[in-house]
Amino acid sequence: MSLSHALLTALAEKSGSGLDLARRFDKSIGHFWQASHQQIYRELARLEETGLIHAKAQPGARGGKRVYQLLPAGQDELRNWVPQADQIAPTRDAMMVRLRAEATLGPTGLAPALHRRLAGHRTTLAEYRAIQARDFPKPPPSRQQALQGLVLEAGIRHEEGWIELLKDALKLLESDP
Amino acid sequence: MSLSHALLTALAEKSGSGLDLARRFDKSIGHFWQASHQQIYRELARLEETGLIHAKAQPGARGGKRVYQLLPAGQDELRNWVPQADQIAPTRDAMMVRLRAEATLGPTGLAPALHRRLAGHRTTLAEYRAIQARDFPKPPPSRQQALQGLVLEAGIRHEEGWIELLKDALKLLESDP
DNA sequence: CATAACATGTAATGAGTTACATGATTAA
DNA sequence: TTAATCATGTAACTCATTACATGTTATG
Repeated sequence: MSLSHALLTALAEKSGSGLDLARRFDKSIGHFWQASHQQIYRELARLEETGLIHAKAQPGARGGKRVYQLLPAGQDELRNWVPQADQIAPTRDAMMVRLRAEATLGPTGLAPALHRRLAGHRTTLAEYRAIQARDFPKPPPSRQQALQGLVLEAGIRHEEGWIELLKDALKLLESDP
Repeated sequence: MSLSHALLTALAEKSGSGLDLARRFDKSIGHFWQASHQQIYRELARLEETGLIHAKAQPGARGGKRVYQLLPAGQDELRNWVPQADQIAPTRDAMMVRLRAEATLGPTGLAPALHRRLAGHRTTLAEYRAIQARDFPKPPPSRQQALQGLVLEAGIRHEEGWIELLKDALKLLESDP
């Protein structure tokens, strides 16, 4: 399980409350590791129990806000975890199943779903490109920026790949309905 | 949940026993929808209860072999499901988290893990290309072949994308250790 | 003081993983 | 007849999702 390590990574970048982290997961980190706020709160509680992170209650802040920060033990744990190998996570996408079902069942009216999906990937791609233009000048000023830029670049290529695939699929379906 | 529909799709392509399906999931379908044999048996039992598939016990066959086939109700269900939209499944890959952790923590010895992973993607890519060369002549002889070939093509591009990313990451890490 | 937004959680359920259990058939 | 392989399953556990519950603070 790596939600814990995704959280440690996020806290290594910047301290924050559970909701802060949930929001950051929605934006940057969540593009490759998603988590609901319920998961995040549960995992933060666990990490604090284990002594890897620590929460300071903020007296001035809203709600019962608890701002977590990474402890040295947490950084050690993260440092240990990073170079470990995990098995390759296979893609798992229902659209592939749908395409394959369409292939054997014959026309099933899949095209509109492909169009919606295409629009979604185009939106995400535009977001990524905006982030890239705003936050990642090239050449990158630092090793850190270069690596973070690379991760973003991977996201961009992923979206581009999907867009190409969907366009090809639509061409096929619409030429021969 | 789409395991059930992945199974219906597999049975639409060809009838088979639980173990047959588990093996086909390991090869073709499993490249984009994985399932263990335990999941598959459980789900097949459920689908039979619902009346979407039917098992014939094979008297001549090994063990208590039960060969499942798609029933008309199952085909209807599948036909209904195909054109439905699902939200885009975001990527979820620990390597992205590792890269990002490496970015903020500084050198952590990630390179060997990247090399191993690169080798894995190269192997998978070679498999896909072999399947493509063997089973997918071009131009494709039928609409069905064209669509199935497209799904395979998506897998190929996905592997190629990872290979490029990993090579770039290694270049970065090794130039500036 | 009402309400919107902030902030943290619980409970129930479902999906997925790991480890183990059981029996049938074939080939040595 | 014993070992390997084929074949189907159970049990226990972890992880993820969905829906709901609760309390706080700033703003009009």
